[in-house]
Amino acid sequence: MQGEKLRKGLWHEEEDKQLITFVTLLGDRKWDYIARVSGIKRCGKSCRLRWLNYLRPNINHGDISIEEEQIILRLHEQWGNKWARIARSLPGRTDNEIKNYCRTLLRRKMQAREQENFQCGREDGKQDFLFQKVEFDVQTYESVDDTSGTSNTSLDALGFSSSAVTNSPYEVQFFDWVTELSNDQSKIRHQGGYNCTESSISYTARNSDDNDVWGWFEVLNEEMKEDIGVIKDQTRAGTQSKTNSSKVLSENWNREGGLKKQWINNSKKQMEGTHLSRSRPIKLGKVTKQG
DNA sequence: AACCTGTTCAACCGCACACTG
DNA sequence: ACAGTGTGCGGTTGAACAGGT
Repeated sequence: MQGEKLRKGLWHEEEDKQLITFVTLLGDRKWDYIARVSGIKRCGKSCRLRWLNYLRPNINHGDISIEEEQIILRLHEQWGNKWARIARSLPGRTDNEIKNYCRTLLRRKMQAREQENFQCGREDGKQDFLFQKVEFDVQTYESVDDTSGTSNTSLDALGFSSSAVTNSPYEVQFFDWVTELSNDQSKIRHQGGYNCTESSISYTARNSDDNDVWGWFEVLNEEMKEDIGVIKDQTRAGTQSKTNSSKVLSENWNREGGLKKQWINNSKKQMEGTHLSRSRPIKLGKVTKQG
């Protein structure tokens, strides 16, 4: 046996059967010993990993649920990359699985950010303080009652109360719209996150099929741009309150044939019949100024 | 159908720590 | 105290797969 080359790569069914047999007989310790006596041409470390991540009883091989995702995001925020520790809070899940899942989530988040910066970046590469991007974190997740389709999301839950974006009236308006969309549209069962920059606003949600969906619009309306400019100046000067800002903007936002209505209609149309992979979020709608 | 590209996830690797003699 | 061995953990890799062209 000595000097015989150890196998690497994916495990075969036969190897799995062998490993299960010997772990049942000898226990899930002494992995080098198990590897030697079982005849599996793998190192002990590899046997241990295969057992822990795939073969051991009570492993949950199903998709990670919304509830589990919330826990993962919350604990990751709390503990950082302590995958094993996070996994202990989720019975049947492995550190490897959580690590992969989290990395995918974070990468998506980063890509969305890069795309937005590319679309809307200032010349100096910085975002205006009034329209700075809101981090997409677990705080922005709120359960929606599946039977009633209603959401209990609040501004505080979205993290408005403690950040500079509290003063961004477009974001307040956008939030109102999101709430309305969720209440009005039973297809959305989970609030997601949204981002707001100087020239675009995007929103992520999860529909009843557990698919991620998202959409955005670009602020191409000249009136809105002017409003933004005025409010930014007023806010900097400390002469504009959030309430007044919202009032000024709401007329434009809600006006007949306005962007809000266009976007909702567009999104509704495109969301119907959508069955896409969760890992491939789709762009639901893009509204530009009507001619 | 073939190719390309992006994503997922199982597995590997290196390091640190614990245990044992 | 020390060396050898076992185990746990987090970062990284690459095969397999899916979707697009």
